[in-house]
Amino acid sequence: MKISTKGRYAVRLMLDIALNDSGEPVRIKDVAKRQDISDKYLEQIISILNKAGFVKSVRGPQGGYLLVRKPEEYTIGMILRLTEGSLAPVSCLEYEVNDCPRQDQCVTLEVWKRIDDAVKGVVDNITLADLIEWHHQKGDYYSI
Amino acid sequence: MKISTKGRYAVRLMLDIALNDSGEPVRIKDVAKRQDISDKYLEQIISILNKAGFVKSVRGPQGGYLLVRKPEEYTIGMILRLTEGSLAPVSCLEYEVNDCPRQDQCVTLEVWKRIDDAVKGVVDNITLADLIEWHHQKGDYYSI
DNA sequence: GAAATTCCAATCGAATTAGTAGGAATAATA
DNA sequence: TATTATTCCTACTAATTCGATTGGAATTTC
Repeated sequence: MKISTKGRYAVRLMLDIALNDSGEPVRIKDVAKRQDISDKYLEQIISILNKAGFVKSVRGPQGGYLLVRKPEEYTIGMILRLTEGSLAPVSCLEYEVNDCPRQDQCVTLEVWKRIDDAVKGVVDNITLADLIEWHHQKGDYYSI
Repeated sequence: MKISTKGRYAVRLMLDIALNDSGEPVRIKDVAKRQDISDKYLEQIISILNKAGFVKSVRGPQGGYLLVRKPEEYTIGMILRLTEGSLAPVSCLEYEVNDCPRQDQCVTLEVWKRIDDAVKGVVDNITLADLIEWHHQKGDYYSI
């Protein structure tokens, strides 16, 4: 039941870009340094976010990445699902159609559904904007 | 974010033993047949449940396994944690002490905590007795 | 003593994870 | 125009985990 580094890094990556948005593109190299993550690995992750239209890229020197939308328009669920794939705890909940031959008798399915709903309830109700706010609260607390 | 077959099979295994409890020990071979799971694999899983004292074994012919406690005393969380290991979505939530050097600045930790709490809220509040009840409800529905 | 069961340990192929490595394409700037 | 800084793309890889399979030893009943 782990969230992979890919998903976790993607969230930190998006948050870092949001926090360091000065209008100029944010370089992956800088994010990697700040977040202490391999820049080559971050490149692969940002490429997913880029292709999905979550960020836009500027190539060449002074290049980098910018968020396409406002932070409040990205939920954690969107970012995790894009990078991790489905967040469902079992594969029979991943698609519209459940073709499991045991599903009529399957009582445990109800358990997995409830877990799924609980997770969704969390990740689909937290946005990047929330993370930014929490970050500032932490910052204020530590600067007193 | 998947629950492995080991954990899922363990729940089905416990439920199957509970449903087929006639006072006589329940054989793994029969569970395997009913649940359509490899009996050799189930052996490994029941061994974990046995060592943890969730079931007791009777060796030899007419042997098998029996639940030690009443179904309402087993939560799904107990079974999953035993067989899967921790259900926490990130490893820094697994132990009492979080030794992550970034934890003071880590805003995403709050997200993982909320996911963790949400999952716990589900699995720690469903017992084997609930699954038995749901099973009978399903059975009644399909027999009308 | 034969048969049915649990118990135990080793092995294994496939998939996944978490990256590394190397360089091509692009664009700003000197 | 040459240099340099960046994104972009593809391939590879080492380690781990997953989901078993295999083979047999120990125990107990009949």
